[in-house]
Amino acid sequence: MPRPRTPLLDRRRIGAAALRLADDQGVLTIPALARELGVAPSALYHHVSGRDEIISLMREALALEAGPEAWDSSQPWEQALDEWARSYRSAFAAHPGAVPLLATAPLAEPFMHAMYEKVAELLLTAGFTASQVMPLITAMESFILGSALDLVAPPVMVSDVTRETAPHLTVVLDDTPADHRRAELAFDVGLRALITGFRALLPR
Amino acid sequence: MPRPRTPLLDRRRIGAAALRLADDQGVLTIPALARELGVAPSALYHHVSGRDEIISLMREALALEAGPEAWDSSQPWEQALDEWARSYRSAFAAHPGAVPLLATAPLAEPFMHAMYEKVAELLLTAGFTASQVMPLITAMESFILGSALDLVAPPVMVSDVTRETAPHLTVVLDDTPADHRRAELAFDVGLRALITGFRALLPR
DNA sequence: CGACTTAACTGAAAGTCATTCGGTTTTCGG
DNA sequence: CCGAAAACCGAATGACTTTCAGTTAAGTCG
Repeated sequence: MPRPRTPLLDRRRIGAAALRLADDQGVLTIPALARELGVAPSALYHHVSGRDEIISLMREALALEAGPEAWDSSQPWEQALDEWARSYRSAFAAHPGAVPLLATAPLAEPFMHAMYEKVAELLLTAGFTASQVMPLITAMESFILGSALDLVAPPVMVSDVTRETAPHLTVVLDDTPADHRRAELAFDVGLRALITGFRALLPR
Repeated sequence: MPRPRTPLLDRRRIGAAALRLADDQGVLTIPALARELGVAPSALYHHVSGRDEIISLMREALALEAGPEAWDSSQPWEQALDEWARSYRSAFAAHPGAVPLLATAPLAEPFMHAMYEKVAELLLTAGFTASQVMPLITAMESFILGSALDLVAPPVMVSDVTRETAPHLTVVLDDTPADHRRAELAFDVGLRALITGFRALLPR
């Protein structure tokens, strides 16, 4: 087969297809991705260095979906931070099947820098000190990433056995929804707590 | 080769060896694990159903290191929760190389139930309602897991290029340690914020 | 406009891995 | 003491990642 008249592949298309694939298959294999793109597996290696780079491209595709335009930093910082966190998590929630792959993937510089810059400015003008800001951002990001993983975690079940040995857990789980609202509730309460706690760090 | 006089393998040894191996290799392969245990790869399948179950065993081994005895629930709930979170994260921090594998692994029932039961009791007696407790626990766990992942995440670097396009980020990063204290600081500030925010949920 | 270099893809092949299966010896229950 | 099950080995299977030597088209430069 010859070189095609018009290229079949580029990094953007590879990332998007891989994200789609991993999302509903739960796994990412090069043969499957190549099939999705109508191409031989080896063709991919002309555009990326290997599987790991493909996963980074997926993460970029995700970052674009929840790009810096997805939230408004001109509001009070509490609301802006809330909106940022929600848009960030929404991006993961839109591709639950891919979360395990994306959770540990490094993100290429320009993407995260655009986001970090916006949040850093927000927190600085809110009155936090320079040495406080990065820990705050990192803590938020850890919570968001952990919440994304929780999204696909198997729900905690109480079997009849544990019902006797773990009475408090049983009570608590009986008052907890088993569906997707479980993760939402936890995210809401955690996010609110974080922002409340952050506010307590400000002077006055 | 015959059946050995005394068994070479059991689930506990497999989990511990896998944890050791993944920790300093960063990856877990059956041949490498078998070599570590002085055994043929196929021998493992007489004790576990497959690779996924081995990863669950690793998580169990980890859970034992930070078992329910690692923290004292008889203190004021804020301090007890703080201690729980720190012991939980310490277990991950002790095996940084294995964190990416463990982050998405489900934990077998008895292990997490013992821990959850203790935390649930703590929060209930602290005055939280039954419907609040599980979201609180889940939020904490998400933050802890996210912080564990952050532990092995590549540090954010400012290249000279971004120094111009991201002025606020630059300022902020110049006041952030680059070594392991970066992750510690973020964990500290996030944990404190969460607990502060939780306290605000209690009546008076 | 023609030659030369580079780009995009194919197909085959190497190397690794997870998993299964049949065989061998040992232990253990009755 | 005998049969059944347990613990391990070795070989084989099939999938996956990655490399490499073609093949043809696109682009470039005289």
